[in-house]
Amino acid sequence: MREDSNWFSKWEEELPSPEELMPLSQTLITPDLAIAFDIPNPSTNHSPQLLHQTLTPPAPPPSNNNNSSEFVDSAELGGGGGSGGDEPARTLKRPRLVWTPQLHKRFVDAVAHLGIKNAVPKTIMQLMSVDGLTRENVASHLQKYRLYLKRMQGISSGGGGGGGAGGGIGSDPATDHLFASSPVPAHFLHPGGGGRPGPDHFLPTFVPYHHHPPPQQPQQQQYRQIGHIGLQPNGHIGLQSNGQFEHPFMSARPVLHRIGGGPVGHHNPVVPYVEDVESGTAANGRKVLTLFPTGDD
DNA sequence: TTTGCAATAT
DNA sequence: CATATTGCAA
Repeated sequence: MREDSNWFSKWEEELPSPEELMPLSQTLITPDLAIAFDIPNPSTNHSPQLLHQTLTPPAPPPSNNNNSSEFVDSAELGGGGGSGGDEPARTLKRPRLVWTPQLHKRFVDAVAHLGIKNAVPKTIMQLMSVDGLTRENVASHLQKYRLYLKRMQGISSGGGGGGGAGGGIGSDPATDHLFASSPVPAHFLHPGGGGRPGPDHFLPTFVPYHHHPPPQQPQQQQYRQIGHIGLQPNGHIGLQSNGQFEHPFMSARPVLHRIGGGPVGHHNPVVPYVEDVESGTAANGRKVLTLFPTGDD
């Protein structure tokens, strides 16, 4: 009498296989956070199954001991009155997230699997399993993404992405670039659609390793952090997916986009076009956190 | 509470 | 310019 059992069965069938989700678990680490880790002891403890780490939100000013003088960022942020100069309260500013095509791909994938209906920032964020990603990050991007879709729906009825959108109508030089690189799965068109709420693709909640009924527990977020963070002496943050991918080259390399930095005596000679350089450094000296997935696609 | 979106700031 | 942030409305 209930279609519940119906869609339920299908749900499992349509469920993205672990492999499908595997690539969907990336670990984005915020630089401060990574540094804060100070490289955990890769000794005892090697549970490839569930690695639980109590999130460590506060990122204390790391002793940036890198070659040459790196900006010393420490006390700042308006002062606030000098009340007790304690640690950087929770007003730490995160680096700007650089949405790389791959990261965006993940974003689109998540949205595609969630369905426009359930594609809300929180869910997307959880489904992406990208450590460091915040709801605001996704929300902000989601906003832009929606605008992009809207723009395309209005002009191109189906063309849209198609991959190389390079000259399609509706591709505003401002919005495409990133979005146009992503093969919009289906027509993320209006949900209403045919008059009956038909779940596009379901995926009530994140999908753990074991297929289980929707643990609709109001449990707060707590599933994240899967992977190993390694800090390279180079100042680069190497991130190893706890999964099966382990390529020294494919380590996610998040770069910080430091804002409010201080004395930035930076001088970046404009990077030519390499895949491995202090990318992102704008002429201003802003650092960015770039995500690099484990070579997907 | 979260979400969506315009405006705004950097 | 790309994001982040904010303010306000469901």
